[in-house]
Formats: sequence, structure tokens, C-alpha cells
Amino acid sequence: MSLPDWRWGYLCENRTLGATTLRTLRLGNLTAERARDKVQANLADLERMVRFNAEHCIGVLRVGQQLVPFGSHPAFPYDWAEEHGAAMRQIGVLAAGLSICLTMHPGQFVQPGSTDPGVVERSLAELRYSARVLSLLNPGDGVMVLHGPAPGGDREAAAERFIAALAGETEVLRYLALENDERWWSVRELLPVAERLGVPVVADTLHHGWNDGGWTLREALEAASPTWGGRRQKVHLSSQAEGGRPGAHAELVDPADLEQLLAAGSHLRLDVMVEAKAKELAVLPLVGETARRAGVR
DNA sequence: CTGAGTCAAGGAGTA
DNA sequence: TACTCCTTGACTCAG
Repeated sequence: MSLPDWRWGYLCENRTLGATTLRTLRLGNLTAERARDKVQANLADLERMVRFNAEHCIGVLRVGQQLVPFGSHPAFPYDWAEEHGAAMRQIGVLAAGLSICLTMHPGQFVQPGSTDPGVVERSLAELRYSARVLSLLNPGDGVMVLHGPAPGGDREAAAERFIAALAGETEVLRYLALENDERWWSVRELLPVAERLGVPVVADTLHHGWNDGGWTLREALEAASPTWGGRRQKVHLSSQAEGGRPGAHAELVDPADLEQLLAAGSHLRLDVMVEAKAKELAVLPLVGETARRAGVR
């Protein structure tokens, strides 16, 4: 088997380093001084993780959504982009020089397709915040991943609201990608929504296992591939936690799940984000395994 | 110092 | 109506 042209990635923190970009604080404790401390600590660890990644051939890193805690909240006490922009740009230049792609993943509260205008506005605020972070950190190839809209009983209407809310958001759309979920949006169903927004589709292998839309994993990967244009195609890889509820992430990646992705996508140029509780410890063996198969280069 | 309870936020399902 | 769960961990405070 030839070496797949893949890069690997993990999420938000690094156990080897004891580093994290997930530091946050309570809204009730939100002061400029405390927020500044958190942001600076998160950024310092982000830089350490970027360097670690470069040393270990890990090409992608997800940045914690709370890199700037409450960065999209009206109560945030200062202009974080102004104060931390220089530090973010510096890390971005470092990462770009090391060919490391930084990504984000706004959470389940972000619902730009909601029927509630207040929810839409708060969701857009979070998406604009994420786009701003990426534009400072990673203007070249940053990506933020969002799930399809909650259907609310009428998928088509929800999709139309979702598209309408995002259509004018140039900065957001520049970084946005849509990810299949285990219940409502298979890769196949998500493609037309993404196409209308002009954004790419992230195929998540675990979600695909529960909700395949009638496609094999290979079909899903190949269908999503052209949505990435010349960019590397982002894919999420994880394994079901033993005894956990459906969708719960395992500590590591099951070898069978790696084999499945290799069989389905070895011919594609992928960025494989590993969603595993052990973070980089789950990725390092995969980097080694895929390199071993190719023989020493 | 430790462990339990809690944390901005939405939506869907269950009781 | 009230409660649970998301992807998780970090924060807070009572003891």
C-alpha cells in the first residue's frame, strides 16, 4: 500500500505537554484582567502545541472555541482582536511556516437556522468571532466546522433559514465547512446545502456509520472531495466508546476504523482530524502506522 | 487540598 | 413542564 497523502490532527489540547486551549472562566467572573490571563495562557499553549505538532508530523490542530472566553459575548470587556491580534498573528505565521492548519468547531448552541431571531443573532456573533480568530491565526487555510441545521420538523424550511442567515456572511463563509451528523444530515443530504453556500463538506466516519444516506464511506468521501477545490479535504475519524452512548468518542482509534478509512480514502488528499479522548496520544500511532506501511522514506 | 456541582448558549426526546 | 444529552473539560466553592 502506498503512503496516503494525509495529514493528521487532534483537538484543542495535548496530554504530553499538558497544554490546552480550553481554559475559560465563568461569565460572572468575566473581567478584563481575568480574560486577558486566560487568552494569554491559551495562546502560549497553542504555540507549544504548534511546535510539538511540527516535531511529530501532525499537520492539523483544532483550536478551542473558548480561545478567547466569551469572545463573542456582548459582555466581553475589551477589544480582544486589538489586544491579542499581534500574538495571534505571530502564532499564525509560525503555523503557516510549519504547514500546520488551525481549525475551529463552534458548538451545538450555534444555530443560524433557528426560528428565533435572537438565537440567529447570537449564532452569527459566535461564527463571526470564530472567523475573526481564524483570520488572525490562520488566514490561509483555516476552517471552521459546523453541523447542518436542526430540522425542527421541517428540514427544507430549516435549510432555507440556515442558508438565508449565512448567505451574506462573507468572512464566515470564507472559513465555513459543514459536517454530517449521526441523525439529521448525511453527507449526501448535506451536499446540496453546502453547494448553495459555496462551502465544503466534512465527512465524519463515526457519524457516517450511523447515518450513511445510502452511501458507502468511499462514496461519501469521493462526493465531498470536489467541494474542497484545491484545498485538502477535511475528514473526521473516531471510534465508538465501548459501552458509551452512540456518538461517544473512544479513548483511541480502533484499528478497524483506521483500516476502513484507509480502504475508502487512501487515494484522496485528506486532513484527518482524530476525535479521540486521548488527543495526540491517539494520533501518534496512526502517524507511525501509515508511515511504516510506506516503508522508510 | 479535594471532590462535587456547575457552567452563556439550542434543540430534540423522554417522562 | 422539567429534565437529559450533546464533544468535553475547567472552574468554583464548600468542606
